[in-house]
Amino acid sequence: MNDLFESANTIKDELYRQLSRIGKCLSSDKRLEILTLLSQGPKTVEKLAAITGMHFANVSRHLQILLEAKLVTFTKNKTHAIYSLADPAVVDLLTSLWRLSEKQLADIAKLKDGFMNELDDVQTLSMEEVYDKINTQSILLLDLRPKEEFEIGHIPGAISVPMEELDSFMRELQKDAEIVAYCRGPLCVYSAIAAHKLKDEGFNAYRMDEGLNEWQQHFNNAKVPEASSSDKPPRRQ
Amino acid sequence: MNDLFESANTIKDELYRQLSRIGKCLSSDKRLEILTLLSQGPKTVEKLAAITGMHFANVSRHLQILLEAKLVTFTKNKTHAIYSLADPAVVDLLTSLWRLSEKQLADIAKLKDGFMNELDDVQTLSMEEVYDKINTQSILLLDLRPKEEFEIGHIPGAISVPMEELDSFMRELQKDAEIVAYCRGPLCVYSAIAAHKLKDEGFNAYRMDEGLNEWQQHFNNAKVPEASSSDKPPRRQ
DNA sequence: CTATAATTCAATCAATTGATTGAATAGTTG
DNA sequence: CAACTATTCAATCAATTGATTGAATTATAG
Repeated sequence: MNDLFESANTIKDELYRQLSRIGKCLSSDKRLEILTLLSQGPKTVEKLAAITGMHFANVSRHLQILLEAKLVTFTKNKTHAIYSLADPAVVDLLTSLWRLSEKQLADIAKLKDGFMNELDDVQTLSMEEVYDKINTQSILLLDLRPKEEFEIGHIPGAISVPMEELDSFMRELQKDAEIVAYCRGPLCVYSAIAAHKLKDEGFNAYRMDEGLNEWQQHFNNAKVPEASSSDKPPRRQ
Repeated sequence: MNDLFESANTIKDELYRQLSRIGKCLSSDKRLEILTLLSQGPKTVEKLAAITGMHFANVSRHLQILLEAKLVTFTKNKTHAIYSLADPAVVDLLTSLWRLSEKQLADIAKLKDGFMNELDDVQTLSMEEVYDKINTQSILLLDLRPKEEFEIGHIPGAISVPMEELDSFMRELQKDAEIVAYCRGPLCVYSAIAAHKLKDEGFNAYRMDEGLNEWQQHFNNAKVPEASSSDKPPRRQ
């Protein structure tokens, strides 16, 4: 009968080793960034390298590690490998990790507060506040991510204004528009920069910290009305 | 204006570094085990060392790492340091990690199936099935964890039968009892061993893979009726 | 077929992490 | 106070991981 307990212990140890296979993937800041980028849509190695600023071969190596742990998959298109997250549960894990880190690590608040203080006129709205504004007012909800990511999925009612197009977009915008900008989520501060620029140009602008993933998890795919001033009907995810 | 984008990138990189502080904690199987044990209640270093089989000083070192990342806290009682999880969100992260690992890593299913095949008469019930049995039948729900863990919290209606007391408990048990046994959760296979022993002795016994944490997350602290054959009123968590 | 592009693989070195041993520290008891 | 207990810290070595460079592989186009 002691055999059974020894077996139980061996199994338990091995189960924890399996758990740490995925745990190890989360130990690298670079891999966390790659996973987050892939949570916004499939991407080539080249694209990931460009966004993260990492060497090509290093990105590839991190991806092989994520592949081995079954966190990502890829398809081939000509000479390109297109990587994606292997399962939506990866997003759940990433947001759980973010939630805990944000709660426990004071350094994170310091970092974000410090940056926001540099842009001292920028106001952040919660998801509920944004949802209310969509319901009760005429606002422009700007998705600042690259178009390919917008097309994969976006908050209903949002319009796509990739960051590098913001300047030209502003030039054609009516001054009385009320604007909320969002980007990839809490680890991306582009929404703050955009809101700051818009306010500098006299617009009534806010930012939302969260991105599409957080929105979906929060509203659990509940039906959300479309922003009333949308020019073209946004394609539903 | 390029300064802002450089700042944004610097902030982004630093935010990912912060995220990886907690990510790094998850890269060790031993630390995952420690965190899971602490999710069942506060413990001394000594106790953790005894359960995990690790050297004393090694446990202490892992705990210092978890302390630095704010995943655990401790209080002093005489010469003893009692460690606890710093926040319930740690449990959320652990279960999210488990869910993903279980889904993605075939080796886990192989491990558990292999062990269950050794105990080929053991039947596993889902949490819903257990909940139904509690509602509709007279069952004994056995919590196999140490008493201290049971007292911190347990599934309503469960009675405490620590693993090492199972043999004596069986001797005083009516043969017609219907029994469901649970332990610390999916990474602990003691429930299978207990159900196997009970069935060997002629009892009508099942196991539940999940533990208290999973039960609470699943039923979201919904009110669950007490098992009708409970001898003493279980203390509510 | 050759040249090119995108990616992976292998080798190497640097950096980090895990485990152990023994010393140091803090608290308690007789 | 001395002796003991529980834990942490420091030093050391082994193991693992991260980053870089360059070679190898795969797919495509002319």
